[in-house]
Amino acid sequence: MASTSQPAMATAGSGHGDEQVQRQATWPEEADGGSQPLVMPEDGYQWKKYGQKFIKNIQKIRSYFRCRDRRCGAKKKVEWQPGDPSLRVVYDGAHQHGSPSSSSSHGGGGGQDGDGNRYELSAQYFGGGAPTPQAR
DNA sequence: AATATTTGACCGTGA
DNA sequence: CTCACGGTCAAATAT
Repeated sequence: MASTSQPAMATAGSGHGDEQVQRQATWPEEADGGSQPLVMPEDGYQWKKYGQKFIKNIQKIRSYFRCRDRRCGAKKKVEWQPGDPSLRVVYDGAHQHGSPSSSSSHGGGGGQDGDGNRYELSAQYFGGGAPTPQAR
């Protein structure tokens, strides 16, 4: 939590204009280095992170995402290893309002209702393909 | 003010 | 019955 709050900051307010660094990396780990702009596989849907846990079984961090829409029983799980850029995305459930407006921008797929993809996606596997010959 | 995001704790299941 | 792991919710915080 770099910018996470921080107890005791006003204490000395001694003004110092210097504020802490301000990193806005969407992904944890890898402070910056500005090397690898790690970006998560945006599927066109918007997700809200509702949890993160370190799975000991695989020694990996798993993040839990859920579709912003309540009518959507779609869930997404992303796991990566502490020190590896590769990401593993696991999709669960299917959206009920279709419209993956691929647009990276918001938009809400809601707009276009059209119900397009209605397939039984139950647990799809998304491999990062990076240097992680993890085969399970 | 609302929304998104974070961390911690709690719960449920399995062994 | 107890312990452990995985998963989800809740509260707090940041923007």
